[in-house]
Amino acid sequence: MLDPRLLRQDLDGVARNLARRGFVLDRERYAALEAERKQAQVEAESLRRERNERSKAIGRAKATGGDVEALQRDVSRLGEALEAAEARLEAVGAQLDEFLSGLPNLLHASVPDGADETSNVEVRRVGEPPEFSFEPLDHVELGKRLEMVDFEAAARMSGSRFVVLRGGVARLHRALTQLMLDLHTREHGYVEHYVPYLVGRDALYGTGQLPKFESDLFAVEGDRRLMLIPTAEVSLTNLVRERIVEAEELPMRLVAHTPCFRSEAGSHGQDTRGMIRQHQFEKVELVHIARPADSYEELELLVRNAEAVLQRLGLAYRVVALCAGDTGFSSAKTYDIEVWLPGQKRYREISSCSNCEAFQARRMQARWRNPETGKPEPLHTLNGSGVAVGRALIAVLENYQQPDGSVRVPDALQPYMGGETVISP
RNA sequence: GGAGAGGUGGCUGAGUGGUCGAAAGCGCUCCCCUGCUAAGGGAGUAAGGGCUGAUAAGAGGCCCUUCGAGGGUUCGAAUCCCUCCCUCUCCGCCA
Repeated sequence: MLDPRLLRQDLDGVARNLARRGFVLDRERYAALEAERKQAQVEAESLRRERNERSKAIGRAKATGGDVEALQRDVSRLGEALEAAEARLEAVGAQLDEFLSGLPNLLHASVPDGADETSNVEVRRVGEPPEFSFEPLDHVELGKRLEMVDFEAAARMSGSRFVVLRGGVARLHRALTQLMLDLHTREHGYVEHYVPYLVGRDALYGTGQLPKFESDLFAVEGDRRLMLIPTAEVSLTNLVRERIVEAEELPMRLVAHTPCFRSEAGSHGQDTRGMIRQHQFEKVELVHIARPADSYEELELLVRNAEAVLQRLGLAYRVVALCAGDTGFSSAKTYDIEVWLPGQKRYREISSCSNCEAFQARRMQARWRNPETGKPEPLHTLNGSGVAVGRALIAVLENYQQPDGSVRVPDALQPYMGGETVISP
């Protein structure tokens, strides 16, 4: 949610900013709604004031034993006018809410121009893609030869975009999450959390998945209007919803490992091979809750902390700054981390780190008490993968494959693999 | 799932139809007193929103809403009625 006051104050500026994303702000519709809101609200409030005053007068008259009947008849008539005004206000308010909640976040000035991923800007490149003396396989082929990655079995029970892992690869998958959690909690100072995987609609509205992206989510059947989280960002960020956080508590740096569920509606045909894009995958998620003045420093730190995972695994990667058109709905600025995949001979996203500034905080009323003003103000929320476990698994399999189809276990993972140094059939 | 109790400000906790947005205490802020420390005295202290607006980016003024959420009764609801959510205790079930 953008600051409604900013829209009233600088509509053109907002429109210009959103235009960078290719988003067209309907200024006339907004102006009309806002004018009507103002009129209806002023009217409703002044009617309420009048009713309050007269009701109090009745109270006073009763206390002194005066006649109240005439007064009461008077106020009754006010009621009808008030009801009408309130109905009008509610109707405009709902339309205005819908309008506002559909607006994406404003972009930070440093976000590069561009309409799609081809305009993203590489910030840095770390590590060298490995050289192979043979033609490297992709993870699907590797997994099949190892007999440890089984898409057919998953499809029989759950359909497409699911996978069954077994044996050494399943263990490797688990080892990766343990390594990531230990790294972030022990060396980066994050507080580990176990969180709900099913959340209410309010939580999803708070982080921006609803109302606009409902079709990307899985809902649970039954009467408990719960939905599966598409990322732990939802559960972690909502920890501060409807709270006023003391300044000393900031920054908060939170980590959780959860499964993530995405319907992937609208991505038919994309990444259908392998486990790049699944309905269910695991992710270690990092969330920072920060003072507004510090949030861009926090974003840099967040990215570095996510990168550390890839460094620990000895994987080549690059960091890109997403351009305007590629930046997500809730984000003011996003860095993606892309890992080198020999099977595809290109870099693929393995982490996305965003500063949402006050966009989510406003939606969920997450505030901090600014010591300078003594007032509660929206705080800034950031999130990033640290990192996607399924994709990290792919990267390890493909980058550490050997000519015989076995996979060497990266040094950093060996303690988590019971000392195993190689995965072979 | 069954029975009972309860959800009030940062916290504890009064308040059962009329100046109650809400006593009191704790906490916090400022001031006074006191040559450290401790103690004492006084004042202030919920949030969200609207209208208006001095100084060039906003003090002040006026007002509305909110006592778990949503409806209802009433001139008027923290207080009465209905529905839902949550918490606690006991029972049942279960990992």
